[in-house]
Amino acid sequence: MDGPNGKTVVERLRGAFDTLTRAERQLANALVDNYPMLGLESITTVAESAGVSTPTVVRMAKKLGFGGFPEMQATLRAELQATISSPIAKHDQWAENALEGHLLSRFADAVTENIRQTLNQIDKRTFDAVAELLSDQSRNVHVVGGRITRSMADHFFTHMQVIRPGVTQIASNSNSWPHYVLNMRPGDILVAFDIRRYEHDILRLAEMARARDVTIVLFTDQWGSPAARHAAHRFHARIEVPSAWDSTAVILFIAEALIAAIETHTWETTRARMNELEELFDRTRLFRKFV
Amino acid sequence: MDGPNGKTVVERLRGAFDTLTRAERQLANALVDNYPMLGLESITTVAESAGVSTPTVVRMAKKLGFGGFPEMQATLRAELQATISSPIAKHDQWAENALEGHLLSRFADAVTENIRQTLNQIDKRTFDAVAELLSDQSRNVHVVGGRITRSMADHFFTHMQVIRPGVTQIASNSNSWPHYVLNMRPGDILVAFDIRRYEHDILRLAEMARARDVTIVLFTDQWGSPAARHAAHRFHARIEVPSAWDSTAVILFIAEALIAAIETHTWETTRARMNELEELFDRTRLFRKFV
DNA sequence: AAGAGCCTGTAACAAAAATTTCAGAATTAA
DNA sequence: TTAATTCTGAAATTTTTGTTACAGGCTCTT
Repeated sequence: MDGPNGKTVVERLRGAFDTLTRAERQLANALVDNYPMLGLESITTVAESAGVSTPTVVRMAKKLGFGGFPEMQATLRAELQATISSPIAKHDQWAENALEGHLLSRFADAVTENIRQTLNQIDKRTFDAVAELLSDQSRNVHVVGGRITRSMADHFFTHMQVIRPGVTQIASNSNSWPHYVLNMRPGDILVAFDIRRYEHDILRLAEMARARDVTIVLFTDQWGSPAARHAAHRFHARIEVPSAWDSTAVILFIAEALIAAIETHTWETTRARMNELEELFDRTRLFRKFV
Repeated sequence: MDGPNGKTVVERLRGAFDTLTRAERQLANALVDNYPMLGLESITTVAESAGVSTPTVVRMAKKLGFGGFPEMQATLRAELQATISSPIAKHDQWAENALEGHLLSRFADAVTENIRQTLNQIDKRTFDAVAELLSDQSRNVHVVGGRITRSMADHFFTHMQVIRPGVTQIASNSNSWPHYVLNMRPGDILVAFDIRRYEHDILRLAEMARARDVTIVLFTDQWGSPAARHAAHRFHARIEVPSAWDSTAVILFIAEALIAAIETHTWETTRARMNELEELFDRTRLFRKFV
């Protein structure tokens, strides 16, 4: 696993990063980004991938304490060998050694595994059906979230609002929810986010919405919110991580993927809206470009 | 994962074994025994390790359907790459669901890869230092986000508010930001979220905060917000996905991991606060338990 | 603005890898 | 045993990779 000085290549790249020059940093970043595979290619390929010249590669290898490029490459192979022979070659093992066992990498493991499991359970047709449903601009969309999931709902709303008209965000104060129900028409869609601990108010809202022939799309956890029984479509995400809290990262992931799908469906309209939005930004100078 | 004929190198070695000559079998066995690492060495090393001549290696590679030794080696690299970098794509092959090529799985791949790359670049010490900083209850914490990242800031705030006292969420309307700056004291912390397109207002806020000796923790993308120069600590997340938008899932992931870390630091206080919160919930019946 | 000092890529060069040629060894068939 | 056939590696050759020298360019002083 270790090179000449008992350090892995990625450790050295990071350790010496400050002493590297512009082109060398560019190279170091490329190597770390595609660690360790890029380093196993020929020096020519490495240089081209990183957008630097081959001498830069040699110079950096020497700066890191290797005799030359082939020596660095041999070290990489040795690391790879060591890792490959360990039971499960999980991707995080490529991360810096020091991270091993660190909360951050355990968290990453959990989230990656959550994504995998969640994906395994999602029905592709549900996803496609929901994307199509939400692309139908004759239906209004109402978005609601609970105490923790409110920010997911907010994120989803922010994007949907750009993509299409007729999207409402339901305020977090549940006292005012009846007012929103008043505006729901048959055929409308209620997108609800509810994970444990499930909120009674969301169940009530779902009941009321359903009574008005509103189609409900629910983002929930693997156990399922009580509102699930009123939902026409459900996404069950895995949310457990090494923390006292659950992780909503996977829910966000599905929501973002859904946004991407809807966007594709409604691309003509969406593009026009996005352009218009850009113009408005420019005109109001609310947001300035950074060049 | 696949070579010219859609088969892995081992599969071909096994499949063609019968048609191989004595020296070639010797070589094939050596390659399989040390699969796949031996194949990544130079042709000379491979030949020596297997106890055959280099021409034998070339001949066998051609017999297996490769153009030459480098082509076989490139195939090996690609296999290895696929094995280590895409647990999900790999999983898809077994899953009945046949999500392959579906937007959802491409999205999942992108996010997983983003997590991996981001993790590769995060310095463990930065993470630990920030966790400790935010655990210091003598410092007030101010949280702010931009147009898109507002919901990340919101999520972070929601959790932090439970964990410790002295946390403020800065409203999204930037007109009122000076009011918030007024309340910032030296030693306070500003947690800012800013991804492209970077917002000028956040840069201004960071300037003002820094002038008051506030420590800035910045969540940004790989390119880095202009506010980065004022930040004491920065987290650079990868945010690119197959969509017109960027994905903030990785940012959320880091934020959640950070929350878990802070929670561990301040566990005594936090547990008390969480219990108290439970009681308040029960008493107000604002949120009911679902059993 | 001039000059020192450092970066960086081009280009020439050296080294090694990969391929091909070919002669002799091993094997097989008669 | 001998001749035909196939296999194999030494050696020559070609191709590619890796290294070095060097000059233009950039930045930072003065």
